Order: sequence, then structure tokens, then C-alpha cells
Amino acid sequence: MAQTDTRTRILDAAERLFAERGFSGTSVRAVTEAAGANLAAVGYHFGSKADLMAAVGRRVIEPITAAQGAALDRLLDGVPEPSVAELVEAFARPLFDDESESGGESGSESGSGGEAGSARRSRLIVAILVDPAEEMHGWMGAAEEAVQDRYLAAFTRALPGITPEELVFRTRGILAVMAVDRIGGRTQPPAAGEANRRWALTFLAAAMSAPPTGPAR
Amino acid sequence: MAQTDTRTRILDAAERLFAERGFSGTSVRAVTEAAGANLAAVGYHFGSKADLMAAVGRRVIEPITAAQGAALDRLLDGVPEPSVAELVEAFARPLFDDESESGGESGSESGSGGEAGSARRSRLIVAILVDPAEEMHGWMGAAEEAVQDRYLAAFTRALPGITPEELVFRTRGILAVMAVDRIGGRTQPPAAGEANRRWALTFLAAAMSAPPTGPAR
DNA sequence: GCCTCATTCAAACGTTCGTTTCAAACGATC
DNA sequence: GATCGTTTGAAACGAACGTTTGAATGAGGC
Repeated sequence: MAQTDTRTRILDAAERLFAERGFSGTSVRAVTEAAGANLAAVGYHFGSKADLMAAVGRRVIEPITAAQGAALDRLLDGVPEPSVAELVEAFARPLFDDESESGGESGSESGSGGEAGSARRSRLIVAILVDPAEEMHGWMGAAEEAVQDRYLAAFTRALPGITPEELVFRTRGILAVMAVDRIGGRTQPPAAGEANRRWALTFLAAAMSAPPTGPAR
Repeated sequence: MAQTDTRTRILDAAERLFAERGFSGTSVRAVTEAAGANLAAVGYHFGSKADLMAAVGRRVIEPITAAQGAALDRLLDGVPEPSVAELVEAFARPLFDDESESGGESGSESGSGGEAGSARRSRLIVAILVDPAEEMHGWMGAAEEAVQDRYLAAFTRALPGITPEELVFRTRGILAVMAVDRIGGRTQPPAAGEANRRWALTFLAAAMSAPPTGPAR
């Protein structure tokens, strides 16, 4: 066979199926069948279905979190006070699928190729964000929170006058907008990823830059 | 009326559980137990789990769609060219839970500690929007699409210069932002519904009013 | 050859799932 | 009180689920 590793094939299949059907909607049997592996291979390589999801999630999220942190470093290194649009782009761009993934400066990542499977990454992120199953996001660690806190601080400096609570709301709004192509698929198929990404950046830059919400009227 | 109808109790319990755990994550047994009804009651009153979900969804969505349509009627009746902020508010406000609407359905579940009364409707809407299970949204009909098309036309008039495709994206962005309080619950509990709603309207009015995205640079 | 180790395999474990069955209880009408 | 249609009850159905078991398989070192 000389195919890819069974473990990797399972990770790839699970990444796609968890993104498409959610945690509860994906069976271990469906994963192993799609991967061309035996049912027991999940237990052997990962331990349990929840552990498989954690492995899938970490493989996707870790380079994204690293890219978000590196982009913020680069931004703060250039100018002391980056614009809102720059912050939005630095935060959101790694969340989208890279049609032309070049970057990768910090050599820590790379490692295992990571080829193929674009356009699936952002779908898994959205699934992680919105899936009600605890196993879908319970594995996330402090690294993700840390980089989000750093962006929150940067947005706070770029947007004085916005209360911290509203800023938290808006930062979560960035993530929520990632789910846009999961919504209302009945009318028409989601546009190409490239156009979606540029529209989202426009949408989010304007939203983040909105004047503060006044008190209840 | 010793207590509410079995059929209604099942609808209430299903509305809460489908919103909290999604379609695949909610068992018929969990619904009937929460409703204090027999397992077979779902089959008798609704036919199947998918039919139950359709009944739950229609009960929630229909008045919202009607309110969205009525709000647009009212708006277009007053001024021929409503502003973007007015359109956003007319479209989005019915999607949020009405704090003022005390429909008197607070007695569904007694034991839950939190304020279970409202804040469930918008959660179900979000669950319907993002749940990957076909049964979660497959029941939606032409009425919902029709009102969304009417808003799309109104936004098109209010925002000349935005391509129809980008406008579709932004309109879906309105719905996506509804999912914001489902995201990142680790940092802090979701804010009160009232503040969330006002922040969302600010966020969305600015986002919808953004200048058109230029061609790829 | 033999042994060791990691991996794969078919099969089975017990549990939970959605659904169905059929008898019992209920309320209204005669 | 008997009868009818409607609703509820306990129990069971087969299928699918996550997980575990223990025997095959194969490569590498002796």
C-alpha cells in the first residue's frame, strides 16, 4: 500500500467529518470507513472518540494560534498603534483557509507537511466554535485564550471609548462571522473562499470600528 | 388545567434541549423525561423526532418571520428609503428574545436554577442556523426565504455600489452574529440579553454600511 | 530459525438510540 | 352503564453506538 499512515488518514477523515456533521453526528465507524481503517484503530491510536477530536482540533488550531500571535508581533513591531483594520486582518486571516499558504516563517510549525485539505480548515473551526458538544471544544487550552487576550488589549488601545464588555462582544463577533458560509446554504452555494474572506474583512473592519453603543435609550 | 398539555410540554422541553444540545445530541428520551411525558408520546403527537423538530422550529420561526415582514412593511410605509440602521434593526430585532414579551410560559421547567424564561428563542434560532443535521433546518419553507429576499432588495436600494453577492454575504453576516453568545463561553458568561442586543445592532449597522470591497489587490 | 514489538483485524461487549406495539385509562356521547 | 375515539403507559423491537478483546500479521534484531 505505502499509503499515508493509518493514524494520519484517520485524522484527515475525522477532520472532514467532524466539520461536516459535528461531534454527535459523526460516528467512529464513519470515520474509520472514510479513512479505510479498522474500527479499532481509533481506540488504538487515540484512545477514544473525544481524544480523537482533541487531536484533530489541536492539529488545526495550534498553527492558527501561532500565526495569529506572530501576525500581532509583526504588527506591533512595525507600528506602536496598529489600525483596527490591521488588527482585524491579523486576527482573522489565519482563520480562513489559505489558498496560497506561503508565510510559515517561524519554523516551529510545518513539521508534518499539512498538505491538502484546504477549505476544510475554516469549516472545522466554525464547527468547533458552534458545536454544543463539550468534546468539541473542551480540549482547548490556555494558548488560545492568551492570544485572544493580546488582541483584546490591542483593540482596547485602538478603540478607546468602547467599554471592555462591548469589546469582548465585538471580538467574539469576529469569530461568529466565520460561520457565515454555514448559514442559509439553501439560497445559493457559498461563494468562493477568496471572495468570502475579503468580504468578511471589510465587514469586520467596519463592525469593529463602530462608535460605542450608547446607554439604553 | 392541572398542567399544560402533554403536546405543549414536549414542545417546550424539545425547544430547550434542541437549542442546548443540537439535534443529534438530543435524544427523544431526554425530551420526554424533561417534559414529564411518556416516551411514546413523541411518536403519537408528532410522528418522529424529525417531525418534532419541525414543529418546534415552526412554532419559533413563524412569528419571527411575520414580525420581520411587518417591521419592513411599517418601515417602507413611513419612508420610501429607510436607512441601513433602520433595516438592520427591523430585521434583527425579532431575532432576539423579547424581554417585554411575557408570554407566560415560565412554568415549563421548575428545577433549573438559571433564568430559563426567555433567552431560549434566540438560542434555538442559532442552533437551527448552525446545526449540521439536515433535520434541524430542512423543514424551513418559502416564507423565510421570501422575507429575506425582501430585505435583500431593501438593502440593495439603501446600499448602491455593493454587489449583490457581497450583499448576500452581509445579510448572512447578520444571522451569523446572532451566534456570538454561543462562542467562547470560557472567558466569561454571555452578557445580559439586553446589552447583547444593543451591541449587536451597533455592530451590524456599521458592518452593513461598510464601503464596498474592492477587487482583489 | 526464533522472539519481540507495534499494528491491524474480525468479533463481540453492553448501552443507548428511534420507533413500534398493544393494552390500560380517560372523557364524551348515547 | 355501554360504547367509541383519543390519549397515556410499560415494554419491547432491531439497529447503531463507543469501546474492548484477543488472535492474526508483519517487519526487525538475535
